[in-house]
Amino acid sequence: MSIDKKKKSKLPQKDELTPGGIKTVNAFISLLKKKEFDKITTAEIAKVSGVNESLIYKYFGSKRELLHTVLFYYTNDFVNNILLKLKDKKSSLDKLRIIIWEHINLFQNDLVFAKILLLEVRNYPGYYHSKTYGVIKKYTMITKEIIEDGKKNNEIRKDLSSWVIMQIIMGGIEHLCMPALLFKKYRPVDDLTNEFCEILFKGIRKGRSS
Amino acid sequence: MSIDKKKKSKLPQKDELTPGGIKTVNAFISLLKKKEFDKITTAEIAKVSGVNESLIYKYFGSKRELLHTVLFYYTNDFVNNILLKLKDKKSSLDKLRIIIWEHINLFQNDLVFAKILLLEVRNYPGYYHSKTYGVIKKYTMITKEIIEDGKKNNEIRKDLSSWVIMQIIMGGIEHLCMPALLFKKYRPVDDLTNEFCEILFKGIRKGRSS
Amino acid sequence: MSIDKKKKSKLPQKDELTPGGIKTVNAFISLLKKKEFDKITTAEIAKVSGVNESLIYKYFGSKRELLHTVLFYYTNDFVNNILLKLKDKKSSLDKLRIIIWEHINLFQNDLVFAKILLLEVRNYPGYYHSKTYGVIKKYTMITKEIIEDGKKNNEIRKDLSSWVIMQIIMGGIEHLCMPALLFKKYRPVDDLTNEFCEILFKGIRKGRSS
Amino acid sequence: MSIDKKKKSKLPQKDELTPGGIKTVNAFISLLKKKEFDKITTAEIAKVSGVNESLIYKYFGSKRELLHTVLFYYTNDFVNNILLKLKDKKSSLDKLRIIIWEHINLFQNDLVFAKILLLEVRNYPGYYHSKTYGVIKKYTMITKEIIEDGKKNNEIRKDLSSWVIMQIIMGGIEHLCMPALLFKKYRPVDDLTNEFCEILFKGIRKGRSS
DNA sequence: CATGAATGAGCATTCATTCAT
DNA sequence: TATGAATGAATGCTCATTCAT
Repeated sequence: MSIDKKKKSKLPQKDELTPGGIKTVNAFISLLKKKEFDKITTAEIAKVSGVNESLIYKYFGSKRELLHTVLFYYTNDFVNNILLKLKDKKSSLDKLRIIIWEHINLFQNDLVFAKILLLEVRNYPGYYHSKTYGVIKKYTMITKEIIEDGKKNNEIRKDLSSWVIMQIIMGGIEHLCMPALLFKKYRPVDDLTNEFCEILFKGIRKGRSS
Repeated sequence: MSIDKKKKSKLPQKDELTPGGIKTVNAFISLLKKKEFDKITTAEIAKVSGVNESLIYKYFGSKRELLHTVLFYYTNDFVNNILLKLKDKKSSLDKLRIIIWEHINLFQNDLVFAKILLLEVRNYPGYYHSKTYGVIKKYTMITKEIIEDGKKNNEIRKDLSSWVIMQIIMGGIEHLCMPALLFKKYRPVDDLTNEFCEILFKGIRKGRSS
Repeated sequence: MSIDKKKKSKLPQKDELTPGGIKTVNAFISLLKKKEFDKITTAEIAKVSGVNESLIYKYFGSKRELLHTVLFYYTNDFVNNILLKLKDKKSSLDKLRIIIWEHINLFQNDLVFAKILLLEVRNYPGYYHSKTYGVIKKYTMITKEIIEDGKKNNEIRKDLSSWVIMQIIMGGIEHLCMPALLFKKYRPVDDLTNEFCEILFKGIRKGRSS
Repeated sequence: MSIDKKKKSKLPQKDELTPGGIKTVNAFISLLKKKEFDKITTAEIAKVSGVNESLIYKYFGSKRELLHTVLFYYTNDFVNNILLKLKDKKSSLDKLRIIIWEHINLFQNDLVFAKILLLEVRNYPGYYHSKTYGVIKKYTMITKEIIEDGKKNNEIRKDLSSWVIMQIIMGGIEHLCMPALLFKKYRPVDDLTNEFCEILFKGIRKGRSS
């Protein structure tokens, strides 16, 4: 899943980035796969991208901003992609299953992104005012709205806090993906999704048995 | 749980470290709580400890060695402490429960240590030849021996691999502690221990029903 | 014989070096005249050259590389200069005399260069893989070929090893120049050349009497 | 030729040095054989000698002073040794031959000493006020007096400057020893001495033929 | 808009030397 | 006298960032 593709198909902001900017971002991502943020030098980015070092500052202001930009594209793309897939689903539980599957899938397949988002970026100064955090926020809000729709549709028990359910979903996914992240032990996305939904839905679904 | 306390109460090597060395170690630990290893400068350690920068090299040889020393004291102390608590226990399953409780307790209470050991140090060059790794190795061996004793005492099924059981214990603990580590969400040590042992012992205990 | 002059007159690579690079090289050479390589600090080079310390690393990679660069320019220039002077000579013995004269002249007039090349650089790690060593190698090969031409032209006895003659020339020159180098006692280049060639040519020239 | 032996047998100042001082000096010399002065650290000297690092300063004041002390013992011993051998010689030319032989012998066999004295120490600040320089001075004076005695005895031409002859001797020896020093190519001391004396004596001896 | 030269603060580490006991 | 802890000035080198054209 390269940035180019994303930018062309989904991001409306695609013309914000010059060709040089795109090259920079891609070089940066490829480096991020090999080493952590702090070990990557701007000289290296310039060399790999073939773009002049100074242009990083013209385009992104700073190395940190470059990181936030990349993170923003990733997250934004992810959320837009989910929004697309949710369209033709009616059931709230089906929608939640989509979200869970996509989220797990992203984390398992895009380790770099997951590692930065889960382990690194939260300690960075300015993260909670970044655009990325805004997208994440939007994503959790969408999830919460789906849960609330589920309540209205009588798919989900009304006595549970939507926010708590949402947090369980987000936290649960993160923990399910940790082994892959830390120990590089992957499990099939379908399996993880099924197991997680089994517990989640049995526990929260409003039905005859409960 | 500061190094001083440890050194005074449990470590026989306490006189290996001069007052300056102790100050250095403590300053280093306090810095480790605020930022990661690579972000800590020797100048900073010197400033916080009040000890001359050069002494880090007299005492520890290098910044990295300082880290390994701290890690060694922590782990060594931890293992000795466990050994002590195991003494008056006869049952192998009781011993395993002690190990699990102490391990979870350490990780939940000593975040710095856990973070370094679980997330950082494994990538450091030289870790697998460090004294710390030696202590960890010893610890896992002790655990394995307890499992093997359990087999002889008819407490544990003989058809299971001791090594696999040991790995499940170590890996399970790590994952149980991840939420605390990553999201600072603690759960009572007793609860975590009970839940883990419930699964582990029901699964591995030799009994009439199986 | 400053680097600037060389670069302007003889080296085709003159545009390889930026103005800052030239300043650095010249400052380095002037320092080399006062103290040995290891005693010269990069800070000092920066101060004397008026160029930022970091640029040494941009230009030359390391302090040692700077040395090798200077050495390379010197040697390369020297060899090119000799090649030029050899052109209009037909006799092999005349050519050898040119080489000997130029070599002695360089060493007597460019003490820094001679000192480094004869006393210091041979102990430096990496010298035998440096470009400078390559140039020196080329220079000795040219000398050997002249000797071999001399054999074909019946100027030089065919029963002598060209390689041995070449070594005698190189070694002899070095020793003739030692007094200037070590005790700053110069003798006229013409005198030294005549004395050396007298011995060398009487010994190796093929004639009626032998 | 170890310092101990020297000190015990010849140096009247032997009680100036404590056992620790002797150990220090010997360690220093052994290190000097492996690397140059500036590359030797006081810590290293302490380690090799088994003597506390601080004591170097108690004994010698500084690292440089230690060097000068060693040099002093070497030179002093050398001169005393020559004085001894000169006693039973009557002829001035025989005496000069002794001096030349011993001097060449020392340089060829004690490369460390020669290298320091010929290539290094002369650049050191304070050398020309050191005790070593005093001994060297004394040595050259003795040589000059022998030459002057030779004139009185009609062994040496009276029309030559004693000082110039002495300089030729000293300079000649140095250059004869250079190949050994720089290129580790030794020639027998007897050969070198004979060749040198042949030239020197044939040139300066007053005889019938001249 | 693009470039590459320039900047300066910083970093881990070394080492001769001095201090305190 | 002997010891080992302490000192502080340096040293080569790195890197994000800015300047000038």
